[in-house]
Amino acid sequence: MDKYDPIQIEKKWQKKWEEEGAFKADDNAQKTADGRPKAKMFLAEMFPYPSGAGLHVGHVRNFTIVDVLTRFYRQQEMNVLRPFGYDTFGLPAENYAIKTGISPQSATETNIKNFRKQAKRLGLAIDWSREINTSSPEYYRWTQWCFLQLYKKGLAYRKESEQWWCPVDQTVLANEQVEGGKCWRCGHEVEKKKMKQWFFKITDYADELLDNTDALDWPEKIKTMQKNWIGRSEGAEIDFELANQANSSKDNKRWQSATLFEGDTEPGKASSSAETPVATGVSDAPREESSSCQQTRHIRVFTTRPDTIFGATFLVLAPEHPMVPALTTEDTRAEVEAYIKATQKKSDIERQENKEKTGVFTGSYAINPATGEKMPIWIADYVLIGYGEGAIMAVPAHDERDYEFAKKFDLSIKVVIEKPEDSEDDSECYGGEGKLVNSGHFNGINSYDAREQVVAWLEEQGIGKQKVTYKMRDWLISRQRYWGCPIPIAYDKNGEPHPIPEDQLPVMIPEVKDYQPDNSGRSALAKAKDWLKVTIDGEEMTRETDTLDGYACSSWYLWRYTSPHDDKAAWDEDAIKYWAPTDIYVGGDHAVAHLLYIRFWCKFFADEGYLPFREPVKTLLYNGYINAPDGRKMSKSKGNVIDPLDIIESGYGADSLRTYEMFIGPYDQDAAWDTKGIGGVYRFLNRCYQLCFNLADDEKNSSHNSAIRNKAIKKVTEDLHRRSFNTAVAALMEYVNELYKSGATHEDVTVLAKLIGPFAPHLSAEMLEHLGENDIWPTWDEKELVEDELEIVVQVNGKLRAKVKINAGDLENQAVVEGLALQDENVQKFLNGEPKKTIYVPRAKLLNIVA
RNA sequence: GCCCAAGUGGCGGAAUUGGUAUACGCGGUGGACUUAAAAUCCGCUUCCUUUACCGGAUUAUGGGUUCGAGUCCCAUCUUGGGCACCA
Repeated sequence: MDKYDPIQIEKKWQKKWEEEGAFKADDNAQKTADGRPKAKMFLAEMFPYPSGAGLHVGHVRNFTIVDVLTRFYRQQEMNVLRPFGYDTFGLPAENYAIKTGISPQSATETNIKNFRKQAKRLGLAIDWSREINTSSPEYYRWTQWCFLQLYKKGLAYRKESEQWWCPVDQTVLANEQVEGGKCWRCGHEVEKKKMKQWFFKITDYADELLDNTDALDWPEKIKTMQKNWIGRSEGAEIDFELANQANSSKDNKRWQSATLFEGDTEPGKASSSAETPVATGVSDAPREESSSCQQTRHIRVFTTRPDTIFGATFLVLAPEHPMVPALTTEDTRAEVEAYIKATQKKSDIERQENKEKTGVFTGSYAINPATGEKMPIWIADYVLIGYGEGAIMAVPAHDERDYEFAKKFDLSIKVVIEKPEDSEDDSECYGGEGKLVNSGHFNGINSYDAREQVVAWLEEQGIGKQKVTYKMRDWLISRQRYWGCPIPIAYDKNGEPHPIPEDQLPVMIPEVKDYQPDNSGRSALAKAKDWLKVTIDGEEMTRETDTLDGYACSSWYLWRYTSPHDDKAAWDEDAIKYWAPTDIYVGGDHAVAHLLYIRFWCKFFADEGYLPFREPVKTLLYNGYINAPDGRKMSKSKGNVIDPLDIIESGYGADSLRTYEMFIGPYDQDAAWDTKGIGGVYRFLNRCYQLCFNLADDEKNSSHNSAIRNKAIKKVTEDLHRRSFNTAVAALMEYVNELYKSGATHEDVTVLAKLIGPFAPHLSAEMLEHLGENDIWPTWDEKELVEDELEIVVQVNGKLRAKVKINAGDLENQAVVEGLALQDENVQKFLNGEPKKTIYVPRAKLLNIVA
């Protein structure tokens, strides 16, 4: 056998691993060969959606990163849990079913088989006894159990409101699934639709999610995105009293009962109620109609700049604000009504694109509590109904948007913050900090300090208080689709929801013939007439036909991995304690949605006593994409997709593919595929093979390569620890090149075989078998790294002019080094006389002579 | 518009603490082996000058700090990503 044949070698070892049931994680901590207790390590990739197209090169990169680390830790004798699973609910399977009539259950099964086969063909060190699948009843039974726990605590609730609706996918979407006004799946522009929907109250955890973010060992990019998404703003809510108005009360009554904006009356709801703790205040939970607006003579606003209250010259309400009808006077009614209608027609995309300020005057006034001045009340679409109170106090002198608005409609502008003299900001509108002016007894106070003092004054007057507001909304989890986890709820005759008792779980997905959702906004589950009926406590009820957002199913799967076949609990108490939280989680997607949801569920189940930790993932690695050779994204329509199985079967083998994808560049950067590049990696592995089977020379003594061997061990080990996979491969290539020059001993090749194990596990196993050695990770000896003779770089005025050789023992002896350097002809030529000073850095093996 | 990251040969990229810039691979090129090709092996390959040595220039651009800067500081340009009327 003198030719490297990866296909045969890989087949052999994959069969062996399959038969042995290799890579099983042990729920009890084991001891190493030399008696130390094994440390546990729990790694996972973001489990894939098994599409009909099979694995693509992006999966391979993602899985290989986890596999390299898995094998590295295994070789270091750690107890490693590296499971695998499939995120199988979702629209593609359902759309496929609508088109072909093949059930999602059966299509999913086919796809899983294919994915499993392909993953095994990559030689992944997976504990296959822990495979999970979110659409299997054994799994979704516990997803439903999780839902019920949230429901019991009031964190799963139902509310009617305007929601994002994708007309193509015929379902509602969570805010996290709307990207730039478009559906994350099909890219179609989303619409607003008013529906009664289920939500998870993630906003209850807004503060903790935000406050814990900084401490995570996650990429800064992801942490920033999450913080921006939560979007906490600290400020104040302030009530502005209405000025007396000669409104006809008859008209007001008629307007109040008008139904321009049915249902979605968020601003009124956004203030506190019994159900919603004041501290979070952003929940979309149903609650009593607030007393602050409709019955009283106040308008409540939210501001982050209470210090500028003396500069507030007008109020602006969102057109959808429930008080607008009451505020509108006879003369302005036609205009206001027209403006509201125009706003309703505009899509959110249009509202975002056109930032030219528009608005109309309602005809009413409020009183500025600080100045006593009358403030006109306007409506404008630059004020958003869904944030804060849906109303603002406009301070045109110190807010860019208010300034634009005031300029356009000729409203008064009053400066109350003095721009510092050194400020480079020369625009008329100043948004920065400074001393207060024109602000009564607050004059002279720095604006930053004034925030607190003004709030204290407002509180004294009983017209305002400190307030924290968030951009994050509650998580909409209803989906009007068939292929999802049924929500375990049923409705009685009065339409009141009741939880399905836990002993009746799982609520199975019924089989249907027609998967098409109906036009009424109900999923195909509504067509399973028998399934719809359920009896709870002797009462006949009708099942919920919405299914759960797929993200709910993936919010707890990491914990399921610790006891995947448990039929008594979602996860076993002892197993979770031993394995979780996940040490290293690797993915390249879902920066806010999934990665925020798992943190939310973790905190909730920790509060319920089911988890002994509050963050689910210690270290997150976020890998980059692999693009087509032309640098564009791979896609079927562009015809530039590289199929990893083609690469493997064309003769390169899985080891070459794996190693190439680790060598292509830093794991967290995007990279462009280069089919030629994999040839270079194949040549490298072939050279490893040749060294082992044809070139190794046992006659030579093993010490002559000691320095390069120890250097290679050190470099590869340290690079793997800092996840610099590409340079680890480069170091292995260098090592092989050196062994080709110097000749390799049994020990040299053994070390090589062990070090390539994480990248090219099949070849590694083949070589180690031939050598008769185990795969335990080698260690290096610092003493062996020191060479007898050292080369010192000599610079004159910072420019390289010579290199001198010294004995290793003289490294710290500056006089010797200097003496040798000054004898050098080239150094003398550039020195031209006596040196002014010399700088010697033994660590860098560098001498700089300043002339 | 705001925030963040990055810019190094023909290409992917390396340089871990401020210390030999261009490791490793691709591509190119010369040679060995071969009837020939492939495969394999051995050289060369940042640019300019040079047969060669020597030398000069160079990490997007312009400044600065330092004995010494790809790395630190300031400004500018370009690319990528995120947010985008969030009061």
